[in-house]
Amino acid sequence: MSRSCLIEKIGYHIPIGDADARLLARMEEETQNVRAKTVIRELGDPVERLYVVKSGWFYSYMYLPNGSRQILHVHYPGDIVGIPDIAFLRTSAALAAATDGVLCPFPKSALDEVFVRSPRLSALLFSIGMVEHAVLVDRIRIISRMRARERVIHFLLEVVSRLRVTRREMGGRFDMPLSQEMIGDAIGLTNVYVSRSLKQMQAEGMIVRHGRGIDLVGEEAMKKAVDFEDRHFKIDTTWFPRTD
Amino acid sequence: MSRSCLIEKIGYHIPIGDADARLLARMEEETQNVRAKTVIRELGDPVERLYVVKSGWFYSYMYLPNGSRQILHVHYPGDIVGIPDIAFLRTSAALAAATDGVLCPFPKSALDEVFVRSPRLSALLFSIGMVEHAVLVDRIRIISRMRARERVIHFLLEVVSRLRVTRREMGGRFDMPLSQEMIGDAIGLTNVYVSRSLKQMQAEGMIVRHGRGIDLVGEEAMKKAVDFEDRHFKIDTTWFPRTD
DNA sequence: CGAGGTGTTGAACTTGGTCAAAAGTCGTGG
DNA sequence: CCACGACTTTTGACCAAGTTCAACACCTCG
Repeated sequence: MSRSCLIEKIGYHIPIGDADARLLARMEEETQNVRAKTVIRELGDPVERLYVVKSGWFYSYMYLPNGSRQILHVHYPGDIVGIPDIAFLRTSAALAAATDGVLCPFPKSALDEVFVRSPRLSALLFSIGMVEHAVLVDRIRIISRMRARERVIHFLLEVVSRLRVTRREMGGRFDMPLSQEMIGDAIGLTNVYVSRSLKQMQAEGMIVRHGRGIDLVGEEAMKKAVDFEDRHFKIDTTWFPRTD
Repeated sequence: MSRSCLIEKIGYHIPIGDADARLLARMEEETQNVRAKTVIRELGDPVERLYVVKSGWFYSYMYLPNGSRQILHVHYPGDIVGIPDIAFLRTSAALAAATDGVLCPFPKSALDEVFVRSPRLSALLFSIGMVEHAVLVDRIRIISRMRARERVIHFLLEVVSRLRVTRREMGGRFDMPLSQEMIGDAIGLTNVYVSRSLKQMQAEGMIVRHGRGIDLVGEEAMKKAVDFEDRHFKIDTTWFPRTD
């Protein structure tokens, strides 16, 4: 845990030179301990800082006029939170902690430096943004056109694929700290139907549950059922500018 | 129409120097006339080229295992198509023409040059990507948590706000070349319910229709009904690297 | 003029929402 | 270590929004 998650995550995609490592280290200078359920940033706050997730799960969300909540992203260790906001003056989503965890806030200006100094890191940040884009596209596809059970299946697959970015060798088993209501708010269902879907999946032998833990026993079948594509596994770095 | 849409669109956000103009001009060297309904690019094609829309409406879409179609983006004149694909080796969506139009294909490598030569344009491309991101977020919010009528309202508002990027002075009236089925495929409804929603909106005096044309008579009321935010109007360019 | 795409309308049906209550779980404090 | 309260999950009954299917009207463009 002493090693930087950010460098680990980025190093997963491209080799990082010393100069780049120094730029990235600047993003993890400060740390901030956060307890579960704390709201870190409200919707509409001025965009002054971004965050690197050092540990714990976080999520961005927004409320709708009718009072329902939409969860847009779950953020895992190593994620950079707030990239999409850079283009705007005010945040378009609130940020809260799903579990206890540690954040590293850093000023937006640290990114300016990345853009000026390292075309290579810029390209990678850009690409990471595009991965997020692909994730949203998947989400739309799921919410718009799939049934409740399929949505839940997809959500679970997305979670493990995300966790595997930093924990490469994990199996299908993991701890799910999000409540069913939160899952529902992410995929456009009520907690009631999430519960029913999970129950059904368990009956079908796709998953096994013990308390908080979920084991994706039938991962292959699940992937087939929703035409799942892992967006996090591999991005194309061949077009990146050379370091020189 | 002789003036480049791309430069016009980008110039809307930042002043463009000569060097940048030359980089951008490279993206509009070739042109390709396309008839309505032509499929330009299939899902899964290798990502070799991107496109600038010179005229006409285009859309990206994908099919789901169950046969339904999801339209992800509508592309208007001045848009760059394919930015989210840069991070991947294969396209994640197909591209087709909604109307007759003209595309300017350009090789992915033209972007590499942008990244190396112009931090300022890189930052803008990055920001444009983030605007797309915000648009997707809105879409999710709408599809996931709003009723049919609200979804249609939001879709129409999105269209005019998009058109206004290049046609600043247009009112609420425009030509809708997309069929109701396509609208439905974009916002997760069937053509039947799109029709009913439009009918209802007309009865309520929100819109007036004459054939293909739609006039958003009650635009303010519509915006209020769905908590609409214009994502295209203004992006934050203050953090952009200086030209020097 | 004819054909195929597009829009409209109706009726039956289905999925997931809503409401409500019961059963677990977990953390806290006594 | 237990008891309490708050939250989460499960389950049931009923309801409603939107789908499906089908028929028909309408364009519009060969």
